[in-house]
Amino acid sequence: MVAEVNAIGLDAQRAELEASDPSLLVREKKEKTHDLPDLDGAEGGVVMRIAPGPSGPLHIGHTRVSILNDEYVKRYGGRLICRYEDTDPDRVDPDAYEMIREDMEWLGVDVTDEYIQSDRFQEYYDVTRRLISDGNAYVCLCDADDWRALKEEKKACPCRDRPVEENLELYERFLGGEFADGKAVAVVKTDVAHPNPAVRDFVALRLVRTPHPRTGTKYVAYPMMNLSVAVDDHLMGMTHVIRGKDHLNNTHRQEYVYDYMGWEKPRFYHYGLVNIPDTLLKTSLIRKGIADGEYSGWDDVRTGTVRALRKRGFRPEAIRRYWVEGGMKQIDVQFSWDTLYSMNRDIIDDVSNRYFFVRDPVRYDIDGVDSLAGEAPLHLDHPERGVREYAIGGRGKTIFISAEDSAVFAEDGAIRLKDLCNLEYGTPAKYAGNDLSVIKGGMRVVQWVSRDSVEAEVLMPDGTVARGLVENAILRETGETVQFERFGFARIESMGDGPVRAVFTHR
RNA sequence: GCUCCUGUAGUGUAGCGGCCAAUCAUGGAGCCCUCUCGAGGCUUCGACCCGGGUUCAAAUCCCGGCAGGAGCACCA
Repeated sequence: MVAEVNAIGLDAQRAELEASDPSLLVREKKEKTHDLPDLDGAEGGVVMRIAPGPSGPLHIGHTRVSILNDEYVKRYGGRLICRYEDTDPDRVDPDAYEMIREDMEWLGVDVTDEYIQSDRFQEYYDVTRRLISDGNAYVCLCDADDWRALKEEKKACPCRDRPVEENLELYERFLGGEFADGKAVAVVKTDVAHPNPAVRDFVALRLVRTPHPRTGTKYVAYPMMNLSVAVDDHLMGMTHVIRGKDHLNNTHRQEYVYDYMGWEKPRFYHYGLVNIPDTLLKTSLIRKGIADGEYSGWDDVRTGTVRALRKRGFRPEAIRRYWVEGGMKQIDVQFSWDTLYSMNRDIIDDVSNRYFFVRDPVRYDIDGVDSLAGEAPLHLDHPERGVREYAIGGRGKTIFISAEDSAVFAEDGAIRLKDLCNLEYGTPAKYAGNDLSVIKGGMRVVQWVSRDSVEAEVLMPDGTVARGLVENAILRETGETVQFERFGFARIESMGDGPVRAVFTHR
């Protein structure tokens, strides 16, 4: 049958089809929405989680897993757990819990339940005891380097084959603090000869005497993430786990715990790594920069923290759209600031009123006219929002344009002040009418301010400050972001005392 | 070295055996409109890693290369 149809040729096939069912020839409209793929077995609700280590506030990289999980919980219904993984007392910042909470809230991530692992050590101890008594874990007293070297050669260390009774006894002494840090660990057995060296026996509990910011010196035995994550994901009833593919091997290790305990496994998804160019993300470096006085704080615009983005005038919806459209593929990806800028511009362009900001102002007095008047809409697409009105007259007709435009003015011999008038170059400059047709001729049209302007400072993403003047109409502005025409979008930080302070968003 | 994962335009994605001379976004180029270097409109540039195989038909399935990434911590 198929062969017969093929034999008659494409044109004949088309004609034939046209006669029988023309609708088949109409190409279906492609769905252009870039929704996330469906999750298996999610009908009826999901339980998912975000598991940050509280070492500092969230950065742009963390927003992906947060938003992905949040999106799915919103789609299927269920619970979104935020679990603070503070099981390394050397890397816990007591302020981070609250900062992360704030960051999530700003991102619009709706956390329904919150857990802190340092409250849950007893759970990890109980599971480990059970693993040991079932012969699936052991207490190891070997030197860490030796133990690792043996694993490399697919060999078991002497502790691995110790009788269960002895292991249980050692375990109680281990929890009781009888051993020094680094002298003993609890280990989960997998398969010492496993072809993948990353999956062979892994440490479940270690000893740490560094006081924990939340629990002080109450505990000396600290769980490693492969134990605590498996235990918590099970106890918290996780149905789906989404995380970076750097955890692929951790998933394999954790599956041993599930199997030993007879637990049902959640469905695991691993997305590829994100490379975020030209952005400072390392918490330790930012922390150091703050301590050294190099950075103004966790929201310093030179960093990639969520609070820095917020300060710059990004909208959380833009960040969300970025990750949703990016999907969940396992391929590693490059983060594109250009794309995020574009998505953010989509949102703020409409709500941002326009003003003239003149960087590095150069003064010009105007001759040849008694007074000048003009007006410009706050937003070209929204005339209902009103206008900025200009009236220049009286003693001196003075305006300021940016140093950059001033150079062009001198070069070209003429310039147009947008929404006001044309000028011929000179000191003073000479009024040259208000004929708009000069624009067609290619005359540069620039923003300007009068003597009634106020000082302004725009903090740029590289940490420098653009200083200049902004028209005083901005003092009545109530929106969060504005667009300085021909300069870019900015978020208003403060107005009133002193200069208007703004933070550059993007072009 | 071992193990795992992944390979569609510059970037990110859609497609998952015939509708693909491959989608959308972003980006580049150009034009129109607008008194912004913003927005909008239009045009245009640009990709299925390579080689075999299966099949009437492969971006889509299989095998082999190659390339990139991750892990092999008493961090998460």
